[in-house]
Amino acid sequence: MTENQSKSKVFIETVNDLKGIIQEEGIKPGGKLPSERMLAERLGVGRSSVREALRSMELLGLIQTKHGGGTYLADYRNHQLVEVLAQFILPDEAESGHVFATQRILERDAICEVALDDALCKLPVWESLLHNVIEGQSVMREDIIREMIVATNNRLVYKIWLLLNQYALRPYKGVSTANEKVHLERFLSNLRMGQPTLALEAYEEWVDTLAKER
Amino acid sequence: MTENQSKSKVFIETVNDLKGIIQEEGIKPGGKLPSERMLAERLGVGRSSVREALRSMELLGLIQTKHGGGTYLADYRNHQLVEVLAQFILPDEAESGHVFATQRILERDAICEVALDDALCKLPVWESLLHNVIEGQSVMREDIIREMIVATNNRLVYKIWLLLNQYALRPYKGVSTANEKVHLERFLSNLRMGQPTLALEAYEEWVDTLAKER
DNA sequence: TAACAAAAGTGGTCTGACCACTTTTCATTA
DNA sequence: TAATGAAAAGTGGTCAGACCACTTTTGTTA
Repeated sequence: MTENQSKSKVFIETVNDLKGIIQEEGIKPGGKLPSERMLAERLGVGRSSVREALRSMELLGLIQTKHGGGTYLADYRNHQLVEVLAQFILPDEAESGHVFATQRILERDAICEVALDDALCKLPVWESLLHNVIEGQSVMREDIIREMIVATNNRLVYKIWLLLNQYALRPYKGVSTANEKVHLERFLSNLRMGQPTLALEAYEEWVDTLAKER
Repeated sequence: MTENQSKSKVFIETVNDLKGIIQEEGIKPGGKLPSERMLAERLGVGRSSVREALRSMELLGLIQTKHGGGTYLADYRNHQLVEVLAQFILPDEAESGHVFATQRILERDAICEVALDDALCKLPVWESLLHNVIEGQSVMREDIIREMIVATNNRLVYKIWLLLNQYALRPYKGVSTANEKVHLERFLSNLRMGQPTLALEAYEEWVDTLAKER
């Protein structure tokens, strides 16, 4: 009652303590953490509780472990949170069509962002892709979309998109067919010229075509 | 050798096994998982390994635990993630910016979908919300956005949005201030009238205002 | 000095033991 | 019969100790 976190479980406390230790000792990504036995003694808890905390952090990708070698702080930018959650959330949605729809939401936004940004829509990537398409070289649909999302420089969106791609029943794979060439050309041209509306139109038609082909 | 993931740690395997069990048995949020001792026997591993897996999932907010009462599949709304992430990950400015940006992508799309659909933009919810705003009743920002996303009927987007909402440094909480009233009124009116462009404009201004207020 | 084997350190896993708490069971009682 | 309440069973929370497998350090030997 009177205590704020009296009910808080040891392993949760330990996660917080570990954060403190990491900060106090100025452990940087790649740096080594004290051993499990050391931490247990230092924090006055059992080794198993320390392990539960460490394993939680490991699943999140916050730390890395070398069997027999020690525990190391990972680059927090590489956290696996999104991936882990996706594993639990996405399977339920795989057959609902929502995955596909959600992917398109992200893609449409990326198109707008790129087309609306002078710097982004002038990137040499689009020209090079367009060139490949015209030359008849195989261009992966997936790559084009990826380039756009990467260009918007939002790692989180990129991660989500990758995961959705993985769970989508009709993933963006394979080589563009002759039929797609027209749409692709139109799309890339308009993208390069900074025409979001036109690029979006071409994109919609392109995607609709794909949907029908299956 | 012959096994694919022989090196994979038991607790990681167990997380996957649990995922499988949850799906196979069709355990829904709020449903009860087998006990730790049961799981240990069933999966042929030690209870400590089961616990390491369960604790990891608990930290992620995928399950909830009642001391003496059992383990339950959680509603994705409740996790400690906010805390954990805030401490380890979110200090990165870019990261939190991405969370915010991603949320807005989903929200903008929901606005468009609602405003472009005759049936959706005529839902009585908007009228009722608008009424509340005008009357000066407290209207949660979060609720308005949620109603829109729910209206689009994409469970996955809704789930992702909920999760992002948790990570956001500045979640959509609290009551709308007087200052917001103007934007909200404009936004809801245009939404109801099926004016996506105008509704989006109002939304952008509304959100920008929020961003500045912090 | 280089190479190598022993020792120490460390994570990985299991078992068993208590404790605290909740749910179920079932005999007692109104 | 129905309500009550205490015992029993079930369950999560935590700890200690034991091995194992692997890595790092140490120290001796060639």
